Amino acid sequence: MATQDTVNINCANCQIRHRAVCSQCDDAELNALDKIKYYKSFAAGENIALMGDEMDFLASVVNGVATLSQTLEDGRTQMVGLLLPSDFVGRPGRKGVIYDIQAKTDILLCCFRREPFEELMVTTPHIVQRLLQMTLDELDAAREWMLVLGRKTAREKISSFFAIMAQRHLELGKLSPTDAIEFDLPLTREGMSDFLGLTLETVSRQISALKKDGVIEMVGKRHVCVPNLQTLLEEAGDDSDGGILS
Amino acid sequence: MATQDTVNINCANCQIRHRAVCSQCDDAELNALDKIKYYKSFAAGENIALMGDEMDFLASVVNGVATLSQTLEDGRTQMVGLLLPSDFVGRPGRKGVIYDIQAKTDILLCCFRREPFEELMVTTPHIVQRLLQMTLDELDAAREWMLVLGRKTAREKISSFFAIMAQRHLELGKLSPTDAIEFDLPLTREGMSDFLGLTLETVSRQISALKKDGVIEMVGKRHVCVPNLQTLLEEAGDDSDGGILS
DNA sequence: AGGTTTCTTTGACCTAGATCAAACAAAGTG
DNA sequence: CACTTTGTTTGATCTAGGTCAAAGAAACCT
Repeated sequence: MATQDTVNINCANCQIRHRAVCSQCDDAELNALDKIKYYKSFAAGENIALMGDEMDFLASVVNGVATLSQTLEDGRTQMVGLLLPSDFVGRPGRKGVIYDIQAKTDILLCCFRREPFEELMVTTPHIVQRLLQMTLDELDAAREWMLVLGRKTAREKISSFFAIMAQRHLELGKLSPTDAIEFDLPLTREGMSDFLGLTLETVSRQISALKKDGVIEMVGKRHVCVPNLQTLLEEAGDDSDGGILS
Repeated sequence: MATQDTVNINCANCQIRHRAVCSQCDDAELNALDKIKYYKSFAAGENIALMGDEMDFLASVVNGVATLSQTLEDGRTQMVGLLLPSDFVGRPGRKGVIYDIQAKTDILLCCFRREPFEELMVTTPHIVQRLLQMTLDELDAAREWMLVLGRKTAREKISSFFAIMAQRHLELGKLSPTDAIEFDLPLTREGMSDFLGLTLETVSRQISALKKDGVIEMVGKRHVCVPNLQTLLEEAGDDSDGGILS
């Protein structure tokens, strides 16, 4: 159940204003968007949409975490996207949803009614241009993930996931890359296993191993501390550049 | 070495005119594109660009096949894109290449000089709009592939690859879906293994197994005949819808 | 506070696919 | 036409990660 159907936020004090699909819009364009938008929140665990549904809105994640995933007939599932604040949800030009979209934490979406949004895309180049950039970034991230899924070992997969989380955190915060980095995992062990193409047991074992080897420290089950990012990146196998951040 | 640096083709008789980045352009826009384009061909096996290179053009594949791939320090490589006719090559807004791009067959590119193309993107909404559609399609294809890499068995992976090839072929040709489908593999066993996150030995063994089970027939090493697409799709595990075609 | 449910860890064992190795086939070359 | 080179197949063995099982550990009830 959506816990709140409207929330009092406006673009001026919006935290994702400079990263989301609206980030290149001028005041007039923002105003046009404002007319067709509404806020909607979902509780952790709730499905935002399921494969086969029709979605009559497109949205930006304001805060919280959601996932895109696909499932085979026999229940094997693979996560194919991790939606973090500022990410875009839904595909313009196609109502039909082809992934399951699930809130993993409580989440707030800034929703645009589909029809007027798609009209704005024709008249407002800044929106299409920004959406293209974001989609190209997501494509790069998906391709980076294909390398992880296709060629990395279980230990490298876990390390890669932690590295992405750590680097996302670096971007937002104002830490220097030499500090220890701390963050909360947005996914359960099973969630991580769906992301990484592993079983939850393997995820658990590899986390224990990284802990034993001092690559990470855990506080409780969800809070991770990375004393040395470089070490983690080496474990992830993408030493040199640290991979791609969308 | 590029075998030909110019080729006599024009947009009117171009085979990819209706699918490529230019497909939504009117005559004036096509004319503007025409002024900044040139054709360039590469021989099978030749690198179009390597990771770290700067690419001063963007392009459409006119005919032939190329691949995008990433390699880890120790040589493990994962293919992350298969570029077929009408597909777009290169990323607007970023000169630096982050994948290895290699011609797998002789290939002809319709190249646009980067700077004027990027200017056209600002002034010509039809180009950005089409590019956004194409990028969204590629993203869907990449996500479909993540499911293959993360969760499918070797036999399902090979079947999935053959299914994509078969369906690509269906799209272009004018066959009915009940006919037997024949096509040539654009990749060696090693190329397929890079695509599928397998070893070439496993690829070879699974092809032999599918042959033995009558799912496919082979003529020589490269020519495949699929007597029954439905059977192949069932082997691929995406029975119901047949997966996503970009 | 006891009892359910959900998540996590760890152990014992097994199997799909990797690795190592060798033979074969086809194509290009001098 | 012998001779590389490049790609393919098949066999024998090994191992990373899956599967099955059971016991902790939190959180959430009532």
